[in-house]
Amino acid sequence: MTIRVSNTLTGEQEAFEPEDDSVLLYVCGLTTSDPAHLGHARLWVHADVIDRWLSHRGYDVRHVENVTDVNEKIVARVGADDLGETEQAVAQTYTERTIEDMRALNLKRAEVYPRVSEHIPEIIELIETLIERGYAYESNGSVYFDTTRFESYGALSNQSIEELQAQGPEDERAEKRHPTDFALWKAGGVTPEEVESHRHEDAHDAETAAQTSCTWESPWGEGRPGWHIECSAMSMAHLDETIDIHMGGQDLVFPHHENEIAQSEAATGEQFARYWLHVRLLDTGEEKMSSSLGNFSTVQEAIESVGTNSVRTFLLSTAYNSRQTFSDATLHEATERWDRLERSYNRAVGALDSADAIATVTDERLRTAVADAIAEFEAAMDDDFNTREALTALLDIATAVNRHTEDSEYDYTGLKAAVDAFERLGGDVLGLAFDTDTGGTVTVATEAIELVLELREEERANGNYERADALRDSLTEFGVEVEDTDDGPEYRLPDA
RNA sequence: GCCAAGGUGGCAGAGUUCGGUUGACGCGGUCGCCUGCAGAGCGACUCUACGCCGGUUCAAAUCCGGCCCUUGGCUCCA
Repeated sequence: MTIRVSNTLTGEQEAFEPEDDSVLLYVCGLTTSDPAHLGHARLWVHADVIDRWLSHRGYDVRHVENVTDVNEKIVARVGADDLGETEQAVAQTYTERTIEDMRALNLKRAEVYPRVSEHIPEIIELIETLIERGYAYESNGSVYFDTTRFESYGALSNQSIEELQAQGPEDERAEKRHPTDFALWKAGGVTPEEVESHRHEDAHDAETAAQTSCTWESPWGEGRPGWHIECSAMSMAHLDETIDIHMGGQDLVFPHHENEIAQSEAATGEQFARYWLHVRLLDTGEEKMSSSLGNFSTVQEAIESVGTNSVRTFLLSTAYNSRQTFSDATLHEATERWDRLERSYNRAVGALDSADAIATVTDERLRTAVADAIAEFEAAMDDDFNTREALTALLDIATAVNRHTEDSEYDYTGLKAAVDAFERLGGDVLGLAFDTDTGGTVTVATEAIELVLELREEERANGNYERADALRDSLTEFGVEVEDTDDGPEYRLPDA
């Protein structure tokens, strides 16, 4: 049961071998400057499933996911769209929305979601250590990391420092010794205008010029932390100097993670993270994924549209280390996959609870199919968390169950195994909620639906099919799927 | 320019690490069974797929060489 993972550090897939049964996992979660879109959700959900699988395999996972609430991107939003007049206010708004999104995605809660604004002392302390050890220098009230002092700089992203020296923004070069040096601490604050002019020429016309970003006192004067130091500080503060897995989006490999490694290892002399897993990006084919695209770009919209389970199924339909395409067609496919799974699950549960489930009936085809599928699921997850294959295994169970229930007598043991597999692997590991019948409002709705169905049955019995169809159509409009079976009508509630 | 990842059937997307089970699974489409109808489900079909050209081999999507193309990063970005 060796688990294999793709390690960006080595560029190869290798056996995952933590030092003991505990796994320290750090995920570069989100900068709270915009509503989270499906790309963010992709990282979260894959990190969530990796956490769940490692736990399933017996590891004690300590999962930390950061919330970057101090950042120029946030400052850029100050004064826009009534988000607030300060960096904290904007960050607060989006931190709350982010947490809501995470809850809605049915993510297992991380051990802690540390925020940058709460870790300024740790950050300052880390910078002081770097200065003491000669890896950082002060310049004009700012502090920079001297990349030429860190020998393996560029190792993660496979870039030579010589190549990199030629690049970098001109305006920052003046204060730095080398173009590749990066800020650990930046003197003073920044205004939205400064950020915007740095990013776009014709950005929003904020009139709040007086508003500035957050600043803190430091040994180098008033200022704010640089772009990468927070992850090093928080990873060490909440986990350890060396952790097992550091995750993030592929776009963070350089410079973010490269810089994290440099500053962390320079400060501690220890390896920062053993395995670097990067979730590849979500693209939309031709168009770029952006909030201006509309439709399902935000997590909230996607969930409102097709439900949590379909969104998760979609995100897990492509392995984390492969690029994924988002489109109406691919999302539709995912909803169909989820629907098939859920229908089959309900079918299995219904059969199991019926009088036709008989202890002495044996369907070898069902039993071996379920056993094979479980083995396939486990092998797929062990093989670099191949969620696509894992989902396939679940769908194989669905097919086996559907075939089996074509008969009139059911193999109790076989169906029980199938239901358990759905709940244990699909539910606990992939985080798909098969059981949606919870809550008082659902109960009331259920009764109302059943009443309508009773009426429809009466109409059908009397041959009033037009009337019966109208009743069914009205339920369909509310998202209630009606399905006539030999045992009478059944229905499925909308997923949300 | 530098770095990285890819090019598989109408779409999407596994398989490539350790060459030789199923053209995975699903979506879409067609037909049949079932059914008052629809849906779901089952069955069958739809496709002699692996960017191009060579090479190694009994055998290559999978290994080697060359070429073409796409995308991403190199500036904040999951």
